[in-house]
Amino acid sequence: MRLTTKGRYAVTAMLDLALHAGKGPISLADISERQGISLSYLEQLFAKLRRSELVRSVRGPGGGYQLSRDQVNINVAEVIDAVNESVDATGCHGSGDCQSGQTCLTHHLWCDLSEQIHAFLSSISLLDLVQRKDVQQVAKRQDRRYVDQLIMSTGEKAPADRKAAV
Amino acid sequence: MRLTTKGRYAVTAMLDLALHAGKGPISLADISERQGISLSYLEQLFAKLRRSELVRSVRGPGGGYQLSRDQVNINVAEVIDAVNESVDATGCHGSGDCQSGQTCLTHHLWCDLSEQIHAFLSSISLLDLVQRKDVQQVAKRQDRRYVDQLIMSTGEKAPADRKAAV
DNA sequence: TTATTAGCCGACTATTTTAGTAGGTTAAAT
DNA sequence: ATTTAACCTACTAAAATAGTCGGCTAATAA
Repeated sequence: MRLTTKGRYAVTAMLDLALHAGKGPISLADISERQGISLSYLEQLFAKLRRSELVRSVRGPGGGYQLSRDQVNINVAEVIDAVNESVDATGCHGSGDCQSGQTCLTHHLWCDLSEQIHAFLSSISLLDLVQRKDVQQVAKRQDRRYVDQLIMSTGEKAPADRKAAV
Repeated sequence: MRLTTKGRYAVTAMLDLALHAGKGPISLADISERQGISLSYLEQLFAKLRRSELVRSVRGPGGGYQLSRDQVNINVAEVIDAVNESVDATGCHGSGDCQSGQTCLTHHLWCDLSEQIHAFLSSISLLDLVQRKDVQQVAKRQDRRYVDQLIMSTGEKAPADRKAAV
């Protein structure tokens, strides 16, 4: 099993979508900016999230991504799974042929662990995360930073846009 | 976080030691044979297990490794930790500086997950594993195979050794 | 209608980790 | 004196990670 930046990025990006839901499609450029994830890498991840039908895309200007289901119906385990990071801790992917066709000494232990992790992660929905205090605080900080950055970059050319940007 | 063959091998080897405790030191060659793990690789893993004081070594003929503590006082989390496979699921190793010095959106989620996994794995001792039915069955099968193999290889040269081998 | 936006797609790449191998040295027992 | 088996260092093939780069397409807005 492995849980690396790939899975963490995927969950973080999905949570960003959830936090900014109801404001129309969110562009990957925005997520990249807010979460500090490379745009090209996000594209790869969202290709997989789209194939797993966790998000819907809108092309063209003003386009971006939206959650394809209600926040309460998307859990963390699904998201990690979608980007090919299995939560499975066995070496035989649960088949039990770990040692030349038969189960190894610790097979059942890893099965139990996998079950444990899966149960935990699938019990947490995006809505659960959105409602957490610590998540809301970080989100607030990120949004402030994002708006500031926007004013900095566009403000000099067109100061009148400041209100529109916020 | 990652859990690959390295950590699985370490736990399997430690469990092999536990299962054959009380029969003097167990050589890595025996473990290699029974568990199907390369001898050189086992040497590397046991160097780390020894540094973490989970095993004691005896050099020379008849030598090998023994658990340095009681089976009930060694848990799975320690073993995995000893071979440098952290059970930590955060990207910042718990420090919280995941996104340019500040916590990322999902930091606390990964902290919770890490805690969950650690609690699970550290609640399981080698003794717990030794007492499991499924472990005992696999161990029995492996020991039979091991003895058979021994008879095959030494039996042709000195058939009288058969009883001694068992 | 043309420029821009932003998703879509495939190929390429540097770095790191995994899972070993190879070759030798040292300590203890027969 | 020889064998056993731990101990140690260095090397390596393959895979995965974490990206980058360049170009294409659909939709919108000037």
